[in-house]
Amino acid sequence: MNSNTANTDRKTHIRNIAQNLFRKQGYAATSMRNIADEVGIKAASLYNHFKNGKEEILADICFDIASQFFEAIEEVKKMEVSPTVMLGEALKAHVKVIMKNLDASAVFLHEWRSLDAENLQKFKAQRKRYERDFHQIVEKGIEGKEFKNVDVHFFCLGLFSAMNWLYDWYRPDGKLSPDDIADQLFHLLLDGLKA
Amino acid sequence: MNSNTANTDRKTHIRNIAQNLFRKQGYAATSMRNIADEVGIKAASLYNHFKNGKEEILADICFDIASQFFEAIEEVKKMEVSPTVMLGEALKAHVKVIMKNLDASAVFLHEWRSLDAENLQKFKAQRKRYERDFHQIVEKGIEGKEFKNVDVHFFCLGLFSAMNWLYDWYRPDGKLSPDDIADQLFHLLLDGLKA
DNA sequence: CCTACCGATCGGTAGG
DNA sequence: CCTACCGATCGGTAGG
Repeated sequence: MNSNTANTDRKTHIRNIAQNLFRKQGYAATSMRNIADEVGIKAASLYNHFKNGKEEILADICFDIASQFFEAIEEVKKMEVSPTVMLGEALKAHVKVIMKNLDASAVFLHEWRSLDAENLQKFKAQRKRYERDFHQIVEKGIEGKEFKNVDVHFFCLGLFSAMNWLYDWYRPDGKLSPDDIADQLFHLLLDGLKA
Repeated sequence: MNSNTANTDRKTHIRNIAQNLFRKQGYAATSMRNIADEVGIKAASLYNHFKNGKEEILADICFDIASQFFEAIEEVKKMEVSPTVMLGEALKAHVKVIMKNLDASAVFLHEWRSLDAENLQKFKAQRKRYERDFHQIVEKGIEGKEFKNVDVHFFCLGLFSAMNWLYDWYRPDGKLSPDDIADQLFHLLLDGLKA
């Protein structure tokens, strides 16, 4: 048990280091020796934790963060609130996951193309499912006349774009909390820029 | 003259192929042999056109598209129109440059980190200047009470995010023209989603 | 634009 | 977790 816990911690530690390097340099430009150096071991030793090598580390990062997005949206879907409120909560939940996992999110968003064929297919299917949850919230809002009759696909794409690039700019030591940021984005989205 | 033109065409042809590969696979994951194969020559021959090698191709792509953004925003700044109209035109101009250079734009947006130290500095300075043009338009709109008193930095970041991820979704054979897309985005931004 | 080649580094394995 | 090592491939150069 103790050794299992220790192994899990070690594996997590390696993943944390890997996702930081993947974020800063990109997946392809980061070598196993590069990761091993930061951990303080030899490259060959990484294969004790990730027997399928580099791609397994990437898959670990991507699917771990994907499951966090899933859990967050599931909580939101349970709420018995109007589409407007629900969209705000979904946005908040999404931004929170990103803000709490800045390195992993960046990898998730930019490096998933490097997954191997099998994982890539699985990844795309999961992402589609997640996007569909957002689509449904917006559709309900349009049906109930809370939202304008916008192109749902177009709107959600813009929404994801704006949300997903926040990490590029967000500084954990800034004055705005994740909630503040999600709130600002949400109100701008609802009411627009026009005075 | 003829040989110069031919050389320019050839160089442009190589760059077009390179930016397509960089977009699809990423800069680090694309080899010189990879590019050469697509062109139909040997890797060593690429160095006749880009004597500083792979990074020079990347720099060419990034700075060419940067200058297109500059030219576009300069035209917009010359207009004697309200901040509202000017923001719409700036948005339209930006989206148009992306739509007309889908491959190059993707490289410009995602792969600039791989520029070497000198080019990286130059690139960041240019980008900052471009962003400042957008900031100024929004600031004028706020001063003139056309826009809400939003956080300019925050707003522009969301705006760029939404604009820049369009290429991820835009299909040249789709029913929406670049102008349609820019218009939709602009009206959503001004008036919001709320019915 | 080519052939021929360089040293460096890659992801990964064998075996302990 | 290590040493030792593999074949493959990398960006780039020499010389024509």
